[in-house]
Amino acid sequence: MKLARKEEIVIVAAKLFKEKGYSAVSMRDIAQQMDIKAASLYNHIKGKQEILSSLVLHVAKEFTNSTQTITSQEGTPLQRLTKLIEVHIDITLHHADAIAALNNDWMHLDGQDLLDFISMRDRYEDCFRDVIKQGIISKQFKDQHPEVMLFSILSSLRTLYLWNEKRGKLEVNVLKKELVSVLIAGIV
Amino acid sequence: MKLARKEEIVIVAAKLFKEKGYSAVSMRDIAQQMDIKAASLYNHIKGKQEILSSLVLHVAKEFTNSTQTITSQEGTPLQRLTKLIEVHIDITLHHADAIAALNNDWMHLDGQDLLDFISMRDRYEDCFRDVIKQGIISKQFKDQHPEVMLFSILSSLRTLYLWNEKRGKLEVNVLKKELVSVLIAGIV
DNA sequence: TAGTGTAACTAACAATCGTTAGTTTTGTAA
DNA sequence: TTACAAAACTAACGATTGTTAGTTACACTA
Repeated sequence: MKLARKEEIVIVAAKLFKEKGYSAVSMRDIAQQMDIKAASLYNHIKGKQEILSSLVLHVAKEFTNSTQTITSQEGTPLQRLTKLIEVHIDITLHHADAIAALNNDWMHLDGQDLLDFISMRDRYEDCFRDVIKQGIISKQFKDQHPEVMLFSILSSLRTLYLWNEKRGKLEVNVLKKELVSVLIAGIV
Repeated sequence: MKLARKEEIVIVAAKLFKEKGYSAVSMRDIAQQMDIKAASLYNHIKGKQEILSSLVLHVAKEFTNSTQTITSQEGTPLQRLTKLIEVHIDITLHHADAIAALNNDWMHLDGQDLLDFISMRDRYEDCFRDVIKQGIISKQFKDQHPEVMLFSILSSLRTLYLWNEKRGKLEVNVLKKELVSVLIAGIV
């Protein structure tokens, strides 16, 4: 089936993008990794841009969907923030390669894809920002600038994809639990 | 003087690298930003690679020097870690553009430059790791995996260059003080 | 004024880029 | 076995890449 082969290409490309970045990876690089010629890729995809947007927008939508589910549910700011962090960790560990492109190569999206991504990214940040502000108001969190807390947490979450490969013997569930603990402890 | 013009090129290039990444910026892009032709750049630099290595290695050395000074001084693990974080923030805010290349484009260094960078980076991480381990042993820090603490702190520090531009009305000294507070609170 | 070095220029190079057209191989269903 | 479609191939395209060679404009010193 055509869909399967396309997804193969996207997965292989993601791994290369993660190592060298979108611009430094050529279609010939991707093809070589699949033991075919570059021109053959075009039987399955429209072009290089489609690989990137498939990669980035797919994961971005996953983030958006998950956060919208959480913010529509009941709970204290602390409970909701904890859930947001846990879900972010889950998605990251499950799509490590795609996350690299989302973090580092989103600016090479073009046209509507770029606008869509930025919009989703801003809305995602707003979810975190709102929960943090509520936590400060309800005295659950420290009375500091919410932007600093937001930045600190999101930085760790967005860089997690890099550390996961060299986490060594550390179990996924332990990593998840301890990371949540460290991030939350910084702001309560 | 020749040196001044070369540094101008490096500064202009850093700004472009920050926005699109090393590979996506051409010598013609850099030249255009300086209102000269691409070939004229070669009166001042050897090539594109030299721009990158000037940028990255210069800041990397600054990190190395600062940390070595700190770790050679007296103090509790908490005091030493606080100092490490503060210095990292200072350097980052002072070289925001170069930090972007250091974070995202170091893999495009070649030969000995690449080896040197990796070595410096590893040693820098070890400084943090050692202090954290000492803090755990002396019961100043929480008894959790040091790798998780290390990751959490370094992630925030390394991404700081991105948040600095949109920190808005937040004063540098306030940002610095509160960020240190949040990062330390996460692990004590 | 003549001379010198700096730093810009034009023109072009080989290599590589993403992509297209047209053709051949391959696997499956009739 | 024949027919057809999916997916590979070869060959090439125009554009852009980093870089070099050779030349000109300009400021300053002897």
